[in-house]
Amino acid sequence: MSWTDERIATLKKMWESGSTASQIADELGGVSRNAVIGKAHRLGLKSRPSPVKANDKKPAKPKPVAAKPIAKPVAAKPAAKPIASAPAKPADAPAPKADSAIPSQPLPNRSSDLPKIVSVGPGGFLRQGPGDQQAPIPPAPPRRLVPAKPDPSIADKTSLLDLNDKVCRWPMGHPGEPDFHFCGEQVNPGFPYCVEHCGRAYQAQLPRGARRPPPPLPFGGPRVR
DNA sequence: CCCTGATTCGC
DNA sequence: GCGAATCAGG
Repeated sequence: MSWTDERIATLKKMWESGSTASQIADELGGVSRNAVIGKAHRLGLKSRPSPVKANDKKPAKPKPVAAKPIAKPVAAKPAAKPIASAPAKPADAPAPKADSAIPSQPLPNRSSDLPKIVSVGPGGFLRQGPGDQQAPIPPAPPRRLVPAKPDPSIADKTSLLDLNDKVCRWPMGHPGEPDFHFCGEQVNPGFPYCVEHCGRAYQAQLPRGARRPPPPLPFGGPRVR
């Protein structure tokens, strides 16, 4: 398999969307996970949350891999997540009420008393706990933000080529399929997604033992064939 | 063991 | 440029 333009584009978008190299390789087909990673690095995109790179020590630690007298200048570029250090924006974000409990929670929904983690993101989206991703999302059809599309099959969808800084990049469907597109809503300023999908992407974390449902991955998770 | 991404190096 | 082999952390 060769790296055609479309395959490279798919690789880029999936890589930036947070898919693992294995998922990308499986989606593209004909390439290995290593091929995807190698290509991604050659393309310049790199250093997403990786398990092996979390180390960030101030003192230089030489790597004793073997007898390798190769000078290796490490260009460490820590990528700061916007969610971690985002300043609170007191403009119109709903501030937590100080009078009593959370207003919209009087339901004895579950027999247990699991603490429902609800927090407000910088753009005003509600961070959701793993238990309630699906509930408050009404079917919002993707809005077309581009004037015209040559291909009628995706005439009113946001395709790879339509992505820009203003539209939500949340993927809909599987890459490579004819109807694969992106959300295309107006983005929550400062985020790659719209407010709605920010709520999906930036979820409040429950304690390790208390999370039950599988996380809502983009692309609907690994494809079942 | 499994997974992950990073890096190296022969091709 | 490509990607298998390898490294290294979770």
